[in-house]
Amino acid sequence: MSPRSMLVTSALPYANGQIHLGHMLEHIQSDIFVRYQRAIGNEVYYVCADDCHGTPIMLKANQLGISPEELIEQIGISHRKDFEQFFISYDNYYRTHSPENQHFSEEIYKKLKENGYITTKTIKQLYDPVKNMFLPDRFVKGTCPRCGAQDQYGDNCEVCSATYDPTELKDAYSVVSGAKPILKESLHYFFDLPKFKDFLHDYIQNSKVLSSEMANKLEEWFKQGLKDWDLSRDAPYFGFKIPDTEDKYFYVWLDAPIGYMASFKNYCDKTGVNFEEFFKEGSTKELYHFIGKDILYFHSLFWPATLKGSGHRVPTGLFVHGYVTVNGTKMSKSKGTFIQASTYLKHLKPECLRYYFASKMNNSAVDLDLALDDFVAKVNSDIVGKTVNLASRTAGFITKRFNGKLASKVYDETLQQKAASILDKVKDAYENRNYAEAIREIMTLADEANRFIAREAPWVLAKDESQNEKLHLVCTQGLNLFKAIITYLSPVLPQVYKESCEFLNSDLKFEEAGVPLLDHEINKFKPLFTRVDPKDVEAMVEESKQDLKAQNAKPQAQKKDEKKESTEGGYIPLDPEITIDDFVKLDLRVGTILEAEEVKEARKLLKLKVDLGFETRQIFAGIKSAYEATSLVGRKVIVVANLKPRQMKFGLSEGMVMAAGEGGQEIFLLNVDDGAKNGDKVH
RNA sequence: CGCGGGGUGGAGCAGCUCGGUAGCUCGUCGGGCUCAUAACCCGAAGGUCGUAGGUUCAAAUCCUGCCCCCGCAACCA
Repeated sequence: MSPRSMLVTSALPYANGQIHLGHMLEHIQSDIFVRYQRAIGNEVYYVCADDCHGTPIMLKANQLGISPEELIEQIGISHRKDFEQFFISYDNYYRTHSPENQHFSEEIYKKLKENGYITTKTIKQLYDPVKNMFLPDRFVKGTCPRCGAQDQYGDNCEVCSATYDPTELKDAYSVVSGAKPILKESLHYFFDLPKFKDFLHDYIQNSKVLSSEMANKLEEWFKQGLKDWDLSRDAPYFGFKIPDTEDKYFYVWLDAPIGYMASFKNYCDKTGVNFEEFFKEGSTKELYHFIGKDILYFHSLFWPATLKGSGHRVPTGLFVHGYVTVNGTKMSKSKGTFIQASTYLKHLKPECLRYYFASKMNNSAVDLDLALDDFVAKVNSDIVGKTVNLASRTAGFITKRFNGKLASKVYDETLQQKAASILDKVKDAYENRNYAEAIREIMTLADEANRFIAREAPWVLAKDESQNEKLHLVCTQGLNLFKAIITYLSPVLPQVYKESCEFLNSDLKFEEAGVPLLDHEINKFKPLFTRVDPKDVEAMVEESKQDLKAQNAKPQAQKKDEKKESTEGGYIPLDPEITIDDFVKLDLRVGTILEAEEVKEARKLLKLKVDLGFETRQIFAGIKSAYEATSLVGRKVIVVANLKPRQMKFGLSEGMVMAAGEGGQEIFLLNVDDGAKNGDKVH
């Protein structure tokens, strides 16, 4: 079979934050695939880029008082450094804010327009009259029209899970300025996705493109019907201007995947690789995108449709992975498990994470749990105990007794054949991105190798001069089994592999992993890998918690310098000013919680009975995540007593218990000092 | 009934497509070895495979109901 030729990408990290372990899962997954393909002699190009456009980046730069270009430059440097230190072997790491990307975005847009796939429509959208900008859904907050929960985002309510249009929000305010948004009309450009329905449906049913699991998920979207895709945004926006318009920009999700092309083009121009061969319609080159399940929609519908509609090839495969959880739950800043790549690297070696992820990774999109205790145990046992130790326990004899020279044959031919025979299984596993299976195969071999050493006991042979030859053969085999294992693991552990090549004085070839080195001189063994100390993991978690503290502290520090800015990071802007007349409308009373129980079917609610002195109220409070029901009984609280009773799914709620904080764990009930009686009015 | 994914010894996972002895790593207990980075080797304990039914000679595996956890819902766009 002649070598294959392929272009592989990892999803483009967004340039408004640091790389964390969730990103690393994907980049490690693709890097292992790429290194494997290179190792078996295929032609592979591996590119990535920072995704630089959009409102969040514009606002963040604004907040920091720098230009978006400066922001993405800074972030780009740190992203590259993180990936490089994890041995992610891009051929090119670029950015979407580039001339190449602008060129392709405009070209593709023009083709789509020529081919009749672009329509225009005037839409009404919320507009911030202070900042003079249109507001994306997530930059509008207000009161949920269905359940009355406050401070909900413009697209859905986190309390009652209703979805709605941001214009339906009550008491809406702009997250950017705090101002009340107004409705304003604007002309938008749409991509006619429904025209691609049949094409896309056939496309995603092809089992090479998507797993059946993901194809199923997509069927949902087909059932709901494909909708026109709004690909324009109004100024101010950080992005590329749409040709022949004054103040319209491409939505970041149009130019982001085109960034794959742009990064590759940038590489081709530097190296002379033929770009056209890869992207022309009907190209036989393979094109693979590694993505998270969150961006499946964009990559399986919009991206193939824009490629198709503009006369390009479509991707050969979309490899979808799940999320990283830590110790069984979502990464959490307060638990210290929202771990940035750079924080990890301060405490632990990159290959530990590469190995651990690989050992649990298969080709399905299920979430992958980083169980920290398991992480330590697995890395120490597999890499150090079983693999590196194999070399460590035999190399000494070869060096001391045989001048560093391996024998001319191995002791147990059958076992050596075993080492060679797993090649096909390992290759299949890597090819199908079932790295966990590859690791299992390889570790089975490592177990056998260690049993072999125990059985033949070179340390006993070493004491008997007449057994000298056998000692030579046994140790030669021990080292050759190590050679096989480390070569099979080379896509996962590139650095240990590289050092092993130096140690064994040979350029180890993947497909010859099981072929022994014979009559061959090796170098003196030095430790290739050291054990993980659980204390390092603890320190990493601790520092991740500190990162959080640092981040929380920052806005306050900044406040002194930039008092004028009303949108200080993280703080909800002040609501519009009110008069005393507005305030006295609130009737706040002191009450005591008589009973409290969890509402089982609700995610956030506790059902409370509160004594207000003159009467007892039933109140549903969204504080389940922060308080144990039983701990509340007897506690004094402040109640909004004249709030219109609300019929909820679980019963009538006759008031509101006041609390501070952002929600989730961060909810703090208001206290009243001793002496206040039930029913006392709060002034 | 919103849609998906999952529940297998103490922990993390495989096995399920195509029913036929429940497997791997770590941990625990006992023993061995001393070449090796407290490593490695041998042995043992520990599971009615979430639960209740059904199909079958036979169910972790196929079918149905129920319970629980997770994701979509961000610390993404």
